[in-house]
Amino acid sequence: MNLLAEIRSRFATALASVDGFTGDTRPIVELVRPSSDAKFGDYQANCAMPLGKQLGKPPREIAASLVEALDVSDWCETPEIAGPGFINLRVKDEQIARLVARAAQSERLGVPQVATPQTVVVDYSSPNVAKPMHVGHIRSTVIGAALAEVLRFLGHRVITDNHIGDWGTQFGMIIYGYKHFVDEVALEKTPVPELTRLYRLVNRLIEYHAAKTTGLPAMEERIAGQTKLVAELGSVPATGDKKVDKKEAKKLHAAENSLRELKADQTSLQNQIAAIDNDPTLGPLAQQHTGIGKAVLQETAKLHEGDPTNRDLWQRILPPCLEEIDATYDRLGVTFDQTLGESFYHDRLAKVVDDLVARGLATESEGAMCVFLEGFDAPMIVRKKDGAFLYSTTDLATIAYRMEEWQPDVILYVVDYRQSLHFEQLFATARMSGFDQVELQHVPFGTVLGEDGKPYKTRSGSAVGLGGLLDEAVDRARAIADGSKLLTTDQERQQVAQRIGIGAIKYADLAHNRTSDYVFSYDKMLAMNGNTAAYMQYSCARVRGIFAKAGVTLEESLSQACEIKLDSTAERALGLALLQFAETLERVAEDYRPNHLTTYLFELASRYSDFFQNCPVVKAESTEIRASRLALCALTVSTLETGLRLLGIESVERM
RNA sequence: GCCCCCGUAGCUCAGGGGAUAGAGCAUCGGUUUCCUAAACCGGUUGUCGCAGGUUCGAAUCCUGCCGGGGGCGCCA
Repeated sequence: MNLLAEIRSRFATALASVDGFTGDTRPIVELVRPSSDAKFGDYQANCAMPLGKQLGKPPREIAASLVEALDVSDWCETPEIAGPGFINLRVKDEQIARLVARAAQSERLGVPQVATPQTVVVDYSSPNVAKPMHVGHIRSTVIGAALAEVLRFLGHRVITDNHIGDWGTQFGMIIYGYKHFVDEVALEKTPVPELTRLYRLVNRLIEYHAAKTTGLPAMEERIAGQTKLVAELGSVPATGDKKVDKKEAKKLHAAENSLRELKADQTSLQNQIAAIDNDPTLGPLAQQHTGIGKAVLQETAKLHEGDPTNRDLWQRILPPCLEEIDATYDRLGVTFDQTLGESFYHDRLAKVVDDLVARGLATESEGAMCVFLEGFDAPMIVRKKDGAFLYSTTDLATIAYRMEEWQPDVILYVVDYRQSLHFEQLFATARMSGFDQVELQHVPFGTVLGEDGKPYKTRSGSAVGLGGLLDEAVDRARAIADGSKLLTTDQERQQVAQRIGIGAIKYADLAHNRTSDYVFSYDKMLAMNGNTAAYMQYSCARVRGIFAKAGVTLEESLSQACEIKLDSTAERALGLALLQFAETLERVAEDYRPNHLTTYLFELASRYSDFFQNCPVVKAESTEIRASRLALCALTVSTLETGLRLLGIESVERM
């Protein structure tokens, strides 16, 4: 039962009989929501104020006629009108009790299936498999998996697809590295570290040459230009007009800042070059491979053209790379229905471009094939002047394939917000190509920051590896597990440490509003207090402890029909919170924001904590109350654990 | 130059037209013959960046400004 939805539908009915109302009921009905404050009841309807405006009547009068027409007497006490025209609703205690009892008996914990299931493709994680996964992959992976699970639980048909980067320049780099630098013994014994070494080595050499031949000279040019600009701005005479002078001063200041940044970048480039030059092995290597940048692109092109040597190498390189990312997914407990990477679409790309040309959407410009879109300064390039395709081409081919294969109603792309422009162009092009029935939705997210407020990096400036990140979290979580008196074996402590550690990272990510950046902090995410995985897991374990003490199992408590009694405010508040799981999941699905669920779980745990403090369960004053409270505990722990499970977080029996 | 996002308590963050702006941390005080005290309860803490505007009502929407971040034809 979705209480909120139910009450809203009653309001929709009532609205029809309000004198003079003709418009769309939905926006008005959406003004029914959970109360901002418990003293205003459980739900509040803010409909009367805007209606008053629309209909030219006093809001309180509208509220009165709405209440008159409203039939909620089976669910709620008599509605109250307050303030300028708020309608406050209080759910009847016996209804909460009845619904809690029913939810406890239901597999779905009282969450209804959606009336009209949709087919939803969720595209998330999508790493480049040739490079080790790093901190930047957490958000997409964790948010995408959580959204998929929530949608699935609500009854939608969900297809998760990991659109891995298995065909791009990174493989050209590894192929080049293989041909020149491979250590065959190492590759045989420990393929992934060897491939990573090759990737990093080639990458470093490319960056070295790029910095030396184009980066640094370009930088010098920009610095010269900027220096000139600063000098010019500095010599502008004061006009005496305060406003103008202030604006000039600001410009100068900005130019100076920009110059300073350029110089810092220049220094770092110089250092990067010097590091190679001064290295006894890398220095000579760099001199031997001056054309490495171009050569790598050629290796990539040869791979794409079907060159047998490079295809064989790709066939050999790919499996260990996939095994490596699968190992990471195993640790994270993340799975996919499909893993259709870039290579899967390779032979469909030419057709994509041909179709665009045939439809008159793509035109040639400066040798490249471009889609010029209204409202965008730059075109979306679908074929480079050298004939190679780009990720926009692959993405278009992917949409076509998904439409053909699965006929989805929605495709979600859980991808960094910095790719917003790309998706705007991609979606616009897709719609013009005839895919205008599907809802294409970029689900963007912000950056993971270090404690300094800058993107989370190692001290040397490289991305933090995902494996190491998980190790560290589990190590730190081990201290929590070691502090437990209830965990006896080392094996048990290690398992709990893993669940707490991995859970901490996932939960911290999901608990933040997806669209904002957040600061990564082990201390905060592993805290035993506050909105953290550790606290939620502890809450679950505490509830489970009661069943051990009571000598019944959770399952028994859930399945045995019993009357729920909600005589104290703590019990009533807990009961109501338990019923709001359904509307919470609905909300997560509406705007694709898992943090609504973490907020809900934290509040549910708080309601439980209040209950735990005030209402003895095992030593309740009567057997009826004991059974009722045990059922409340059972539904609480089921709801908490289900919520965590949907977020991809494992709970623990004891900790 | 153009476009997008952000600015909320000392810190980390919720809230994104609705009633007196919330939580955790920090800080101060309290709770243990009682189901997990790694817990709980209470106190303190605000120019919601600034200034205008729209509205019955603005942290929320609009405009301008200040500060920070990101993106912008051949990477993904």
